[in-house]
Amino acid sequence: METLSARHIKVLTAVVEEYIHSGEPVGSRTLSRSPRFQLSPATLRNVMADLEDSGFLCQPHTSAGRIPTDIGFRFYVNHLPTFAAVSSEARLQIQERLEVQGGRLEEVLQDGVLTLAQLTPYVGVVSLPDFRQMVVRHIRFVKLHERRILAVIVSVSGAVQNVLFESETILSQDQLNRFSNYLNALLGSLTLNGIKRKVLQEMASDKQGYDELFAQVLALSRSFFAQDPDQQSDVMLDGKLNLLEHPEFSDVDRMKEIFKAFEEKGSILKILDGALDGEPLRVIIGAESCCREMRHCSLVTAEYGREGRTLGRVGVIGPTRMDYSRIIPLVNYIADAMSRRLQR
Amino acid sequence: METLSARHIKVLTAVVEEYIHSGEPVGSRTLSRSPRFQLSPATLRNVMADLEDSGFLCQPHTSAGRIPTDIGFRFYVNHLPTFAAVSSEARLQIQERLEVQGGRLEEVLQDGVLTLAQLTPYVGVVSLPDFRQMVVRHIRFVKLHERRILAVIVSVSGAVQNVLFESETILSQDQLNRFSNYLNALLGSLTLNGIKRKVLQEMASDKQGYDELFAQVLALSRSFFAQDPDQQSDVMLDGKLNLLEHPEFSDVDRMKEIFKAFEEKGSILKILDGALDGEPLRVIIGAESCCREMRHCSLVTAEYGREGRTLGRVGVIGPTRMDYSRIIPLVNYIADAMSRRLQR
DNA sequence: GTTAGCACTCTTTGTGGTTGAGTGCCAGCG
DNA sequence: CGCTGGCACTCAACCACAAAGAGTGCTAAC
Repeated sequence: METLSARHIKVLTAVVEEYIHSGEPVGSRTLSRSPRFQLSPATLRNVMADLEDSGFLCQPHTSAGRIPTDIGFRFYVNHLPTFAAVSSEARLQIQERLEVQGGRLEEVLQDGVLTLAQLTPYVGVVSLPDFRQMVVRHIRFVKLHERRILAVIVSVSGAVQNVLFESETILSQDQLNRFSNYLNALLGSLTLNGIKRKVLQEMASDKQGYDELFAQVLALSRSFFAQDPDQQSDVMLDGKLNLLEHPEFSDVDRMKEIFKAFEEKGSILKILDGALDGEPLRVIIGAESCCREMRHCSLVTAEYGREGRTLGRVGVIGPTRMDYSRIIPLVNYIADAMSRRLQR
Repeated sequence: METLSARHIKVLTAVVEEYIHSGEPVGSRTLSRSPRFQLSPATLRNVMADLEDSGFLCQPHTSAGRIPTDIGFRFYVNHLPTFAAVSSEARLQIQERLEVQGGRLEEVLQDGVLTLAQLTPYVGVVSLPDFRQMVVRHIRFVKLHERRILAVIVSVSGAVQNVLFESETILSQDQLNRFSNYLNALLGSLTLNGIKRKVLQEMASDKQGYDELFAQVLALSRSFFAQDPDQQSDVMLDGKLNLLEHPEFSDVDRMKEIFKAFEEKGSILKILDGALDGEPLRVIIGAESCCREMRHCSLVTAEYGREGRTLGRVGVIGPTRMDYSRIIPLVNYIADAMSRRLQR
């Protein structure tokens, strides 16, 4: 709304920090005891009343202190004065767990959420990249039975995907091997979708004079891509139990809601990748997620990727009363560590 | 303990059933109102006092009704008079979801727990077979990078497993293809462990006169098996949220415990496969699981398998106050349906 | 062996009073 | 004009106490 005076900002910040710290509604008296204010409770009350009118604070009931609204938290986060540096213990643990050699993509992601779940009292979350968007390093076909074929796709970042499909004709494993070799030779840092596009183009151009092999590879690829994978991207969560420690979730119904959102991961995924418009760091506070079940939660997420290419987002889910000044740098740091490890 | 009179059994059964139904401690008055008894509350009180002395019932506090102990439930289950037939709606849903064609092992298991979670107010659970015990249909090696190799193992039941390992020497994809072919030709309904044993035997016998190929295959296999998969068997759960609906879990601490057990699936797995001595159906009540976190839960599980070979167990986890007479036939039925589907 | 009656126990529910934290508002002060 | 102290008011939380209700064990009588 209207711009806030320096004093209003100072009071709002103090209320938010105190609330993050204590979890209790904060009153004018508590605030005035703090050394950062030389003001009487009465004065602070006036300021707080203003902040309530503007929508930054609210009262659970008439005779209680104030707690920040989502808008209050939003203002606080946007004007965060200082970020806490990532603690040295955290650094150490991240180093041990994340800065090791290699590993498949899934392992890296798993380590990421695990670390977050251990270093914070919140839930670690990461979105798995849509494997159709991943740059393919290898494709290999394995004959299972008759026309039933298993495609094994390995991405440059080390993700392995199995896709079952049926070919139009019966092919021998030897033929499949040759097809695999052919396709792999063709692969020049293309995504699966890129390959699909290329295959479709080639087929559309329909120029004669294909060699036999090429025609067959095209046919097989078509069957493969026809089987449009319902197997879309996914999210991994860890540390759900952490949430149970927070007083705001001792209410069973509230908890139930959130765990419901966790169980059907679709909504989480939508929030995570919702506007993948390249913000490296994003903070979503309470109702901003537009997901009813998550209206009491905040998300802090950062992009991770490989060679400048964004693969997904990693971060934490916690109560809106989250220690943003510590979490934001931490999430950034871990996203970086993951990206660095994926570089290899 | 001492044998129970017919009347004692009848009263115990009535208490258990009433408690399963209402969730409240049941008193002598409630019982005497039931048409199955023509007895006064006082008489029933005497009988119930006996049952408490023998350990089948207990009182939450002095002036409350009785609730069955684990022992009481155990007796009830062992002497279950009648099983409820699987309802026709349930049959229908199982048919739709489970009696479809094919699918990979993982899909069948997923469908199984999903169905259980939907048909019961409890948690569906299934143990994934140890893939080293599964009969292998295919092995294929994919060269990833230098000595880094991906083994893709397909079992007869349709499970696909990827295992990463490093070979001792650098091999080309062509060589790997030949090795794959060689091994697959050798495979006559052997489990992975069986293959391992065979390979080790061959190497031990160390007879000269191998052809080159065979020697190389052996070397590769050894590297493969050396990487002993930490990737042991696992469990799948579905419908955890169902538990939250039961009054016995409205206590946050109790819930926390159970969800902790769910998160680290190891303990569940231990209970499930704990004594895989071929009981087709098993009921584990409360503390019988010997798992602290699960002491307020019961498990009803049945074996599923393929061609007479047990692959794992499927069933439900719920409060000890579980509707055994309905659940036991249902679990049996679903285990059967899964086994039948896996037969293909 | 069964039952009715009775005294007893213990949880649950409700009521009323007290306390304490916090508020809004107002008048006075620098 | 901004700040402060004072005051009346509100409301949740706590406690004590009473009453109700459910259920028991025991005993005496049928």
